[in-house]
Amino acid sequence: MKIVRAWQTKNTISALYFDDKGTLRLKMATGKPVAFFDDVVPKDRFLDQRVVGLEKTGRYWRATFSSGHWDKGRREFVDHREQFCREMVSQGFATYEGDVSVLKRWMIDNNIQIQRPRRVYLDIETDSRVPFVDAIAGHARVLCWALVGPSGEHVSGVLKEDSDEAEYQLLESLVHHLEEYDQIVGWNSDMFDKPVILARIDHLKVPVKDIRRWLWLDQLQAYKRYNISSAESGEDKVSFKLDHVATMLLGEGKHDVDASQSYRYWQDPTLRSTLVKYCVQDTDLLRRIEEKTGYLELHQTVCEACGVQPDSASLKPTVFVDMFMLRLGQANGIRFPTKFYADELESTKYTGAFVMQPTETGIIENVHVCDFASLYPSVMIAWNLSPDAKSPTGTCTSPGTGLRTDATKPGVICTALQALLDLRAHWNNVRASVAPGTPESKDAERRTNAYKMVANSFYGVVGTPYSRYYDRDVVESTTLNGQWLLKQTVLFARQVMPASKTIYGDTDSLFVTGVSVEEFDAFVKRCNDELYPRLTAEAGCSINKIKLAYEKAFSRLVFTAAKRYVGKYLHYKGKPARPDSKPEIKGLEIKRGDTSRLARKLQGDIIQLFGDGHSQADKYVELVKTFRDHVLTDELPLEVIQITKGISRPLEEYKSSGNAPVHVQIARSQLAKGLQITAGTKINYVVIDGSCSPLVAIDAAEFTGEFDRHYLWETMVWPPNLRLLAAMFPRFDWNYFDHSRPSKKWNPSQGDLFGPIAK
DNA sequence: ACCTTTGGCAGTGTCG
DNA sequence: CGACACTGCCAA
Repeated sequence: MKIVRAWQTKNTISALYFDDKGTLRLKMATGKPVAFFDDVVPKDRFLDQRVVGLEKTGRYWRATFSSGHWDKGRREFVDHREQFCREMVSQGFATYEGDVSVLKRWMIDNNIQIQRPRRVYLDIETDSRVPFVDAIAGHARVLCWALVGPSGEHVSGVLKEDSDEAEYQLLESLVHHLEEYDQIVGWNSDMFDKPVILARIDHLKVPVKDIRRWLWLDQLQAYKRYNISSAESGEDKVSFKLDHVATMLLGEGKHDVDASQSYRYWQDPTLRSTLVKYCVQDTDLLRRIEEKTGYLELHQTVCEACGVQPDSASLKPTVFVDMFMLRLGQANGIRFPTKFYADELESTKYTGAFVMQPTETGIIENVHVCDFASLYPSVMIAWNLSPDAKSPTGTCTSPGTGLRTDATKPGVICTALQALLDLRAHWNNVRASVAPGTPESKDAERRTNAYKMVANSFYGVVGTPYSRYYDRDVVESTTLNGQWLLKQTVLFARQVMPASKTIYGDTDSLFVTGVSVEEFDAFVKRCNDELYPRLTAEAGCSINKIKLAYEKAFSRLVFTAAKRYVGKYLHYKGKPARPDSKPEIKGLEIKRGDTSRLARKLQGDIIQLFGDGHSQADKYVELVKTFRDHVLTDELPLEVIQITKGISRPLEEYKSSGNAPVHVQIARSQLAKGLQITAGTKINYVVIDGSCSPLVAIDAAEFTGEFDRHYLWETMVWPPNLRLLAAMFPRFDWNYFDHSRPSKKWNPSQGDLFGPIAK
């Protein structure tokens, strides 16, 4: 059976699905809380009022429970299944899947698959006189709404007058139109549109058949998840406001009626239609962002692959991985440990990857780069790293930790990974067999990406104590075996290519100089044909999935530090670089959202010169001179001088000792003004005086034109670019540009642009 | 519903 | 002044 939406009310499941003729139908089912126990547990252990059913399935008891009861004394609801499971654990019995909801259980047991929902994009405008925090609590009237369908078809509604009756009608009409759809997509809708609409519908008692029938998917959250891997510049990360993202992606921003003006627009009879028009146009941006990125479709594919409903919750790796695993377990008669929510978990840091410090400075020529294909999934499969495969008598040994695993039977995690990689290969074949550019090809490619994404998420899920698959031995063996493989590859390179030099490596990659393309290619082949088969065989692995690839070579490469470099391609996967191909940039300020745009601009210009092949310092000196004058004398707009930093947690959780960081202080004052501040909110500020401590900064919204140019140059713009230039031209003295602030220490006559070579 | 990981760089502020 | 904690963001 397939469903498009299902939800649970106590022990009742409601499921909407499209039948063979495409008609939407509702199916009801009932279920009970279930937990599994080992079959060695004596049957009389289940002679308990809370246990209402018991049967043996495979190696497990499957027990069903009554829901619970209200404890008057403690004034709390007692969940019978949880209570019973906790008692069993304290008596030394293992429990399995005792936290899985009735709905989830129903979907797993009946192998319920996911249908494609009818998607609609939504945006609303609310009374701007009400502060944000009060609006999401339901204290602001909805002024208008807009819905846009996948092809751009749209419908909207506007408040007729400032009264409950009018708003009731407005929302009634919204609900009526929403009935045609199953999935509501909005920008920041989890934090705004959804709570506002639900609260207003509740407040005004607008009739809805079942308010839970819709999937809510926050496109902002989806964008954040999926954009991490494809963001190109810092500019992509300074803001996740719809206006900014739309401008980045579509070259066109919001038609924004400034949110603080919406009520005025609504009130003015000549402007009311403008408010609605803009609301529709903004909603259409959501549709166009999806057209451009395909992130929602990718998410849909991930959800179909794992069997989770395509809403915001399923964006989380723990959620979709858990469902994939539970379904796999159901198919193979395997149950997983119960994971009850715990407020406190023991701190459980483990060792991660190996990162090598770059050994060379200056512009390095002809650097070959190899990397492991899907290193962590490959390591987990090769060493059979799975909680159920751990065995002191196992013949497979992880060199990183000494952990022994049973190599004779694949563990569940490895079975899952293998299944995902097989599916990926399958869709890759499909993609190769159909015409490029067709919908079939794009669909196949999306499935390829989705399965890779899910496979790559496993490592993280095994590494978090919040997951039922958490296993410190398994996760640390994964990282340390990865370290070991990388180091063994360095040794092998030294042996096979004596003239070579490994100058850098990070987690799964090695950067090598001193050899030709042909020599390096041969080296990679020998790693795959000789080294890894031998190493894995010696470790007792029964299968070898370790594979190295010659990814690319740089004609010129510069490091400023570990994880920070810029390089110009010689070739990429064997294809020669075009003369105009963009340099690859990692970690530098230009890639960061928390630097001033001026700093990124200068870095971009320097990288441009580098990409154009300039190898003489004087060309760069000219650039810096001009730019320094620009920063110190020209009129500069707010956008290029402000600094953006994100709020990472609730404001009260910041350490109270001493002064809070400026962006936290500004966030606190914004909160006091009624603005919404949550984890992820970006704060823009301008430094007014950076010469004192603590430095003086103001909210960018209160910018008057005053700012500290010297701070801007000496701290924000020059140091990152100095690092880059000093890395490129280590023998050149760049100190001339260090200071700008008038001081008696600084004497221009002593500065010599082409002066003595720095040590 | 209730959280993917560690490693590394860099700026700010405090403390001695 | 240098060491150190705190913070954010990026590489993998």
